Amino acid sequence: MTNLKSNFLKSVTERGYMHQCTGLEDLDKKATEGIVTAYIGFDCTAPSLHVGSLLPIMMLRTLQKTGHKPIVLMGGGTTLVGDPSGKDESRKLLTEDVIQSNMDSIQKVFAKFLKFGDGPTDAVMVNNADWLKTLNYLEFLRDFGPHFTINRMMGFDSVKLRLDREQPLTFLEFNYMILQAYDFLALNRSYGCTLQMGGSDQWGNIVSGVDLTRRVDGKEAYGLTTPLLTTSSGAKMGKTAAGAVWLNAEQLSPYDYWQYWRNTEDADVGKFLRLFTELPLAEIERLESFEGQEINEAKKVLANEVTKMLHGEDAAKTAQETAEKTFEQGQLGQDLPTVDVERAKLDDGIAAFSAFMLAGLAGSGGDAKRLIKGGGARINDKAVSDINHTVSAADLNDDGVIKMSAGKKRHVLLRAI
RNA sequence: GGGGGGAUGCCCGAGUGGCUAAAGGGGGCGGGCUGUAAACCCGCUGGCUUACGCCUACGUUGGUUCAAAUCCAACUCCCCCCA
Repeated sequence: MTNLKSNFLKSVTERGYMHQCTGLEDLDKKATEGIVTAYIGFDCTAPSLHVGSLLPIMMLRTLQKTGHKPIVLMGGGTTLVGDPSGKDESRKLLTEDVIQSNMDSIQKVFAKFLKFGDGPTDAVMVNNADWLKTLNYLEFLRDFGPHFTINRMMGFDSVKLRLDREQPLTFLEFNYMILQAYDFLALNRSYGCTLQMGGSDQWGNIVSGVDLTRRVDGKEAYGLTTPLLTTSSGAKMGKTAAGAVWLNAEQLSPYDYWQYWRNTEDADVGKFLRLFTELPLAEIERLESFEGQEINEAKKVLANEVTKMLHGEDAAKTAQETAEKTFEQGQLGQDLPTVDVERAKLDDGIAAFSAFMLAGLAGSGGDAKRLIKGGGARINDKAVSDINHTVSAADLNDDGVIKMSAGKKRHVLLRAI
């Protein structure tokens, strides 16, 4: 590799954010000479981003910390169209109301990672609906249509994947990349934005924007992508017992978030420390050199650092204490998910299988019974083998809760009210 | 516009009249091993029921039949080829 000079690109490569980059040397020079303004676009398809977006967010954070200006682009307009990249079938179209409410809910997360404001390197948040919704179709076609050839577009992975799988790709989706390319041009014009970053699945879209900006305005523009993150055993990142790993606390509690990172595979600890924490590289090397059981200490550091950044120091500490009590000392952790139950119901007694449903540890009666039959159900750490075992007020401990466990990792506290 | 093919459980995919809540795989869940890891091994995997059983399910709607995911008709959506 070339010797990079700019702090930004040095960090990006050292930490493992770099997958592909256009015009690396030029970009490096630019980043050494002055402030680079860069953007990443985020979909508004769900009310919260999930860990998959954490990598791009960390890139923006790195960008800002190394003296440059990040733009967070909310895809209020492009989400109306739907990005076909990496999807083997089209998604249901979302209504504007849903997109708007998703966007409102997503925005909060960014303030935790970036400093927003009016200063030269302060972050800015924009919504592409602001310029996409007012586009005039004929004008747009005349101005930009000539710069895209179907021949080329057919070659992009997002398009090829669909065609190869004989899945329909609608004209609507086909236009997504053109709109995203136009975003880049628009941001270049209004903010002097010269760099678009994103996940590796965005490469085609990003390159299109780079080309468009060069062709139409003759301006230099660059693209940089992050690697697609999978765990060492090949699974996609972002799943836990509780479902997707959301960044919003309403969707996933800080405790579950902490647990997600604590359960990182051994082989990924170093990689994740580099990508998702800001610990010095030397410290990371020390942590990842731990072997056997020791590496669990490194995983705790990882979980603490990552949780701290998103949910704050206190939340991280509480999560760690709860986890240690629960898993290392076999006690109750106060931060375990809690479900309220009416006192009167408890006094009457609740059949074990329905108690597990109440606690949210089983999705149906059959599910609960399977759990009990399979030997994975425990109440106050005692195995339950009888479906009709009764849970009652007598099971409440001194703190007024009953600990329900499904398997080794899923624990819920039933609290009498 | 013409011709051909297809739609099955969370996903992929077998099944072409009863033995089918539906093979197999993936995923998920539980157990074992261990370190709250990976890999590996075992079990479970529609709902309601202690259970006998009942209900819902093979694109939609109707029909044939004692009996349909399987046969027929219409409809919807999709794919491919020709124009």
